[in-house]
Amino acid sequence: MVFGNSCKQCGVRGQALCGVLADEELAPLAACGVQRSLARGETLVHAGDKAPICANIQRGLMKISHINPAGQEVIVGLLWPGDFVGTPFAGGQPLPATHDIVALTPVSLCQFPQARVERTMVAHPAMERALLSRTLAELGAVRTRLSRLARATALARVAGFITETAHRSGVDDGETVTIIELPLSRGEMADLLGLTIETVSRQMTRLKNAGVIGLPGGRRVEIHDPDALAEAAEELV
Amino acid sequence: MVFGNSCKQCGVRGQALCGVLADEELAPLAACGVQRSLARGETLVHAGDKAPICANIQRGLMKISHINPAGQEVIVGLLWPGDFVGTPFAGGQPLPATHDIVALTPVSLCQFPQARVERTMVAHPAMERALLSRTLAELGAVRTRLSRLARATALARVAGFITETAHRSGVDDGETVTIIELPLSRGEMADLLGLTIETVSRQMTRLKNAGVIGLPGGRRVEIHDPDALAEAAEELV
DNA sequence: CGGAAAGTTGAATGAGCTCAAATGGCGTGG
DNA sequence: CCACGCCATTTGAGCTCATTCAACTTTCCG
Repeated sequence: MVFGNSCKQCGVRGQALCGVLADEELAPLAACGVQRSLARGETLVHAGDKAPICANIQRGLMKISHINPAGQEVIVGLLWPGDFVGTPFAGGQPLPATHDIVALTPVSLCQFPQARVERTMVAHPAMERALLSRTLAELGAVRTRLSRLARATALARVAGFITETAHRSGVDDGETVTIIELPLSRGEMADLLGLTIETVSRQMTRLKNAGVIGLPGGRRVEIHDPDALAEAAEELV
Repeated sequence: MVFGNSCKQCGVRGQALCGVLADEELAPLAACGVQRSLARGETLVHAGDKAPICANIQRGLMKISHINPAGQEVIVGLLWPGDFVGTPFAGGQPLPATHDIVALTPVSLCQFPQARVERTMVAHPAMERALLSRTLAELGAVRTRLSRLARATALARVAGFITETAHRSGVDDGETVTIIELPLSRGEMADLLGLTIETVSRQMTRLKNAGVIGLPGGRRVEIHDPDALAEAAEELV
């Protein structure tokens, strides 16, 4: 039932893995789903953890990150509501997790024992297929981010991030002035884009001075000129 | 039979998707497998292609790349013998390919109609599970490369590439002096590592002058000091 | 050999980083 | 309601590392 509810929520975004199954097929899995809440900054998965975790994110935003020997953090991906966490069938054996998964905002999710998820997937190929499909899509997306990180200028990275966030926020392009709320601090943006806080800030100011965006305060961004923003983002992508 | 043969070859490396199935189960798929050879530089998949291609690589090396509007090429991944090309079940509909896939060396592979691969996977969950497992592993690997590209210095990128290539070549660490043959030109290394040809060359020279590696000519590299090489690679990974 | 492609080396430029200080927003406590 | 302190963000100045542009050397093949 917890699972069923979460599914209906996730289903709205058309992303929940469980959305491919009828409610009654989910009963065995739903029975062992645990509803959890995470505070901002709380860690769901530590890199190196042996115990595999599987979960569906319902509300909030999480980061997949890695801390290098020099102590610098790199965010290699974000997880949004509807996204699935975990690696069932990864390598046959339960491999230790390669990355930390941490809540950037208050998060609610529905967590399952990995073994039970695997059993459900064996019984319901449609669910496994949905996970494969999504994983392949994610792979393509990460490769695209890789190519941006390899070559793009600081301005293009920042402009690209704002564009993608606006897209994620499900905003109409037809609006005269779009206002979005960035889900990340400057520091988190820097970790995601492979820049420093100062450089991120400078590029934001640059876009503001050029009249492309407005910064009314907090983490809000007004998009005045979407075309110019997209153009800045594609400079060297 | 073509497929059967290729499987035995790939199976040696323990990577072929078909390796998880008994030979007789493969008969229907094998019947429509086509053996192909690609010359160096030949393209298997163009970005934007609607017709999905599925194939197993038997010999040679391929690159997954993207050319940005400025004409710069970025290599987002390499494909080695035993690797699988293609995105069955991706997004439900046949999505256009997001990247080019091009032969870096002479390549031989075994190609299948995507629809047939999908049908085989529906019939044989073990094969689909193997693809999922491998895709999840690849996702982790790409994320690791992402974090290196985000922060690592030019020296660390080059040293890391040499280390990984030595690993891929299946070389014993116990040897006194290991000699490997880099599969990529300086230009290709630059595209892979997000650097310029000149910078790659300078870092190679630097490692040589430090006594860490030797450059006996061609694309050969002698690894004199694996520990120092690994240390250079992890500086800011 | 000889020509073309690949690789190396040098000098100057510049984008982004580091270090440092100023500004602004916001909750707490008087 | 205001003063204070904390934290995030912005702005400034100098520096570093990788790039750019250019010349030179080596390797590869016909």
